[in-house]
This record gives sequence, structure tokens and C-alpha cells, in this order.
Amino acid sequence: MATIRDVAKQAGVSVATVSRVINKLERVNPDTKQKVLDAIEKLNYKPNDVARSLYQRKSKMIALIVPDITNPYFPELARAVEDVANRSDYTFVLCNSDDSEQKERQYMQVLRQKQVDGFIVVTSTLAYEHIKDLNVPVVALDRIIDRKVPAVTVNNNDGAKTAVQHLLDIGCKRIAHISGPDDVDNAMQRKQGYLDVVSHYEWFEPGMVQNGDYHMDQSEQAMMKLLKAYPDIDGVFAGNDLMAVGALKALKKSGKKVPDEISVVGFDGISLGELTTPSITTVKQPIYKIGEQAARMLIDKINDPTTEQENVEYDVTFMERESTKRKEG
Amino acid sequence: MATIRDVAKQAGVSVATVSRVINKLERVNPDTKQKVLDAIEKLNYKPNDVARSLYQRKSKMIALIVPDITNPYFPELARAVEDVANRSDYTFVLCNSDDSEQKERQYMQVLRQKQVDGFIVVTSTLAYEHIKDLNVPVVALDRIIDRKVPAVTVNNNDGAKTAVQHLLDIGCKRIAHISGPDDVDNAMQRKQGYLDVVSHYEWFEPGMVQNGDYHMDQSEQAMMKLLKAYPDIDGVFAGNDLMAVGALKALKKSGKKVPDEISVVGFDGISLGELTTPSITTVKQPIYKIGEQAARMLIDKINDPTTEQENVEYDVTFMERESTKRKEG
DNA sequence: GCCTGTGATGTAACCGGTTACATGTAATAT
DNA sequence: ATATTACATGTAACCGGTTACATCACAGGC
Repeated sequence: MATIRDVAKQAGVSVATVSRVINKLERVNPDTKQKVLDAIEKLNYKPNDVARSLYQRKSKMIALIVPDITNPYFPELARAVEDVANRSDYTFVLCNSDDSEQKERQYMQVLRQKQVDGFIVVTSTLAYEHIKDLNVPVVALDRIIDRKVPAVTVNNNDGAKTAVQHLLDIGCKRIAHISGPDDVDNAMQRKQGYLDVVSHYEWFEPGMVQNGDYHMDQSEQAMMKLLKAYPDIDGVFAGNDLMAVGALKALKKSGKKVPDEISVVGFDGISLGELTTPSITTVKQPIYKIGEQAARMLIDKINDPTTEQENVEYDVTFMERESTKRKEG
Repeated sequence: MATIRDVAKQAGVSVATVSRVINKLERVNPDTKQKVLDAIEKLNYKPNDVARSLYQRKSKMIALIVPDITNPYFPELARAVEDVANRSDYTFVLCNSDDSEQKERQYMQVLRQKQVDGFIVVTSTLAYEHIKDLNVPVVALDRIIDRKVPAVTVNNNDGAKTAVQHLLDIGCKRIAHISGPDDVDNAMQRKQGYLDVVSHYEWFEPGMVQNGDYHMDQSEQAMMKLLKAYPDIDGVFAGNDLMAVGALKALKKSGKKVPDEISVVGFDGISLGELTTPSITTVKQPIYKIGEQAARMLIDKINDPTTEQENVEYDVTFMERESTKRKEG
């Protein structure tokens, strides 16, 4: 590999001049510049970014930490972040935390030693104390960490209320909820949205909320429990689409017809929800936009650390699909 | 940020001694060692990996280049690679190439300047010339680049033959194929497997192969064309599961009953295939294993560049699901 | 008492860039 | 003719690690 000193020698100039040519910051005599460019061409010189990073104390890398990229919500998010990173000449590092605080902290530690310039984090376990000493911009995504960490989220409460209200509108008389993990704020907000709408109904009982932990399998079991405890429920609001799919599986096994005997609504708007039979009515998040926004905010903050950033909350869109389309309206 | 010189000063030793303590390579007097450890503790010193990388000429990073992480085949693969990378103390960089040679080359160029230690690449456009000057280990995945680049793949031909044979076994009389892109070798192998089985049948016509480009939407259109041209086909082998889903959509719109009027088989074994109605019979690849193997091979090669590596081909597993389970066997 | 070997530690060069500061030259002002 | 200034370029320190080599103290052999 040719170094900047090789180029300097070849062009008969000093390394400073070569550096000036590659970085285009200061004026260089056109003739000299051409000599340098020729030398670069001839030696096929590519600057070593590690050396550059060392002096500049920045690496032009950002990292995204998600619980698990195989969860269908995250690939689209990752794609959005990577697209923005790439357009801004940042390298994109991906980490799977499995929702383990220990793994999250270790990733951040290790990457910080590699001078990663910023983090986008989807976490419900990390606290502000863990990130403040890292001395690096962090944007929270999908879940809020702390008032001091800017976050990009959606209006979960509104979305949940819309979903549950829709079930009522199409004639559901008893609506259950399969909730996400209690330690995830957006799961709590969705649950609260459900409660806001149904808690004053006479038929409502606390047991109509079952935890599905945002996973398909747990949700399938939760749905089974609900069917056993409340055989007459005719509507289910699942805290995310993955759990709606789990509910659908349980209902299929139990021989319940969706949507006519029981209607189902999910949350997120992952593409999987369009492909099931019946397709799943959902509250769609603008996932790609969220990722894009978070990445932009992060990069803005890296470029100018004095930027004060506010939380951004996106609105969700209700999407009616087959799982709530009853023949008798 | 404390540097190694700060630690040295604090502990009253030289930087070399501190370096010896952190790297545990040479003997250090226990008392001295303790002083250094205390200083590290006190200053909360973390070594700067960029400085280390500069001297060592390696970064402890590997990159995975995939066409698009939102394609459901890739998250599991990415997860596998990331898991291995993480266990081996490598940082994982993810790139989406959109199957563009230009993007692939640019990523590799940029990352090489960042001293990325190796690449795992899913590509059908990149050639050996493009990677040999990078002077860095590369493992090809899912698709073969060149005899000189070790690859991890599956036995596509066998899998395809098994799939088509199964359609014959359950009684299909005319079987069509929705193929992947012609420039992707595994797509060609799957098509060839189909042809190997059906081409000597009288009913076979070349028009029974339609290109679906490995995408759901194109496949839906391809299926529509097939139905129009050959209304009596009663079996479809799709080159991947995503296209099988597209075919299912088309069949649903056309009012064809799956599996009884027409049976469908896919390829890959992505989890989406279990969730459709009917669920999709498929030829399952050990996706996670493939990613793991590729990552291991890459890291082995990085650790010892003299390692000669052979291609690894995994066997596939036929998985019968609803889309081929006929009532009348 | 002198020589040699061993273990512990320090000094300084090195990795490959960037940039503050110095230097030199020519144009312009006085 | 001299001072001032702008421009072009070079020199060397710096970023924060690693490590070849030098140094030194001390033990053991003769």
C-alpha cells in the first residue's frame, strides 16, 4: 500500500502538499496539484482512514443497536439508517443486543474504543447513566431512554385507541388485548390506549389483557388462554403485528373464523401482515421514515454537537385489512 | 479520555510497561503490574483501538454485503455472521448493495480504507478482478464469484429436483417454474434442476418457465402469465419462497385452490413461508449455519492468511407444508 | 572479582495521516 | 528602495498505541 510519503516523493513535494490536494482545503498551485494527482494515480494511492481517524478523533462510523435483526420490524429500520449513513459517507455497524443490557453496554464500550461517532439505540433497559460517560451522541428509537436523550417514536397511545375503537365500530362486544413486555414503554402506551377505550365498559375485566412479550409464540399461547378464559371475546388488539400473527395461528387451531367470529388488529405495519390469510388490519408506523429521521438527527448532532434536539413523534396510519372486514358490517 | 501516557505517568512507569500489562504478552513484575492496574482503574482508561489498528494494520472489523437486508432471507444470515463476529471480537459492518456492482465496489473500497479485515459478499455481479487488488480475504455466500474465492452455498440442483419430483409424486401432471434472475448462479441451478426433471416429459414447453426475478411482485405477474398461457398447470416450483408467496397471491386472485387444483413449492425456508395460508412447502436451506460457516471461514483466513479454503456446500431439507398437501394423495 | 545470562523496564521509532508554524518568493504599497 | 502582504510550500509535532532495542540490576559460574 502506498502512503502519503510515497506520493510526496513521487511528486517531488512534501506530505503537507499532498494532504492539501486530497483534502482540497487550501490553495495549491495548479501545476503542483497536477503533479500530485499524477503521482496518486500512478501509485494507486488511497488514504488510510485509520490514520486519519486517529488524528481527527472521529471514525465516520455510526452504529445501530437493535434487539434482533431477525425480528421483521428491524430490517426496514436498519435499511433506512444504512441508507442515510451511506449517503453521508458514514459506515454502518449493526449490533444485536437480544434485549440484554449487558450486551448493549459491551457493544457501546467496544465501539466507543473504535471511535464510533454515534449510536442509534432501540432499548428498554439502558439508562442515561450508561451512556453519558461515553461522551458521544445517542438517539433513541422506538423507545424512550431518558429526557436527555433525543428520541424518535410514534404516537402509540393514539394508534392503540384508533385500533380498539375500530373493533368497537365494526361491532365487537368484548375486546381482549395481547400486550408487549411491561418494561418496554411503547408496549405500555399501547396497552394504556386499549385501557383508555375499554376500561369503562361493563364487560371489561383485567384478565382480558394477556402478555405476549412481543413474540409470536408467546402470543399464540396468550391467545389460547384468552379463548379459554373468555370464550365470547370477539375482538383482539395485539400490541404488534408479530403477536397478531401468533393470535391468528391460535384462532386457526381453535377453529375460530377471522374476522367474522373474532376480529384482530395488530400494530407496526410490517410487510408480513399483508401476507397472512386473512391479512392483518394494523396501525402502520412509518418505519423507514423513523429510521431515516433518527439517522439524520444523529449525524446532525455529530457534525455540530451543540445542536439541541427535540423528540420527534410520528403519527401512525390505520390500515384496514381482512382481519377486521366483516361481511355483516 | 486518558491515554496510555497518562496511565504511565500515574503509575510511575513507562508506556511500554503499561502496554505490556494490557496486552499480557511479556512478564511484568507483579507489584508493577498492580500499580498499572490501579492507575488504569483510577483514570478509567480504555485503549484507543484506532491507534492500535494503525500500527497493527488491522481493524477487527468484518463486513457483510447483501443485496437488501429487507429481503427476508438476509436478516437470519446477517444475524449469524454478527453472532460469530461478536464472539470473535470483531465488529460487524452491514452494507446493502441493491445488486449494484458499482455500490458493491464502492463499499469495498471505502471499507478497505478503513482497514476492514475481511468481507462476506452475496453478489452476482462482482468479479475476481474487483476483489483481488483489495488484498483482503473474501468469502462468497449463496452465490459463487470465482474458483479463487471460497464460497458457502447449498446444493441448489438437488433441492430443485427434490421439489419438482415431489410435485410429480403427489400427482401433478403439468408443472411450471418461476425462475430467479438469469445472472444469479443459484437461480440458474434451480432452474436446471427443474429442467432436469421435467424436460423429457411430453407436456413440457419452454414457456412454462417464467422469470420472477426473485421478487414477490414480479412472481405474481409471472404466475398470472403462466395461468393464462397454460390454464391446466397443476404444479408450480418457485425459485424462492418470496416468489412462491407471489404465486400464491396470483392464484388466490384467480380463484385457484391451493393445493388441490394447483400445488406450490418454494425454496429457501424463510420463516415467512410458514405463516401464509396455505403454508408453503419448501426446500429449506440451513441459513443460519451458512452464515456461521462463512463467518468462521473468513475469520480463520484473517487469522492465518495462508489457510487454503475449499468451497462448502450444504445439503437442503425438503419441508412439506400445506401448499402441496392434497386431500386425494 | 569478573564474566555471562536473565528478567524487568525504559527510550524512541514507527504506523500514516493532519496541521501549526516557519520559510521563501513575488507582488503591491509607501 | 523598503516595508507589507499574500500565496505556495515545507518541516516537524501530533494523534495514541506497539515494539525493537538498549539499559540496568542481580544471580550464578568460574
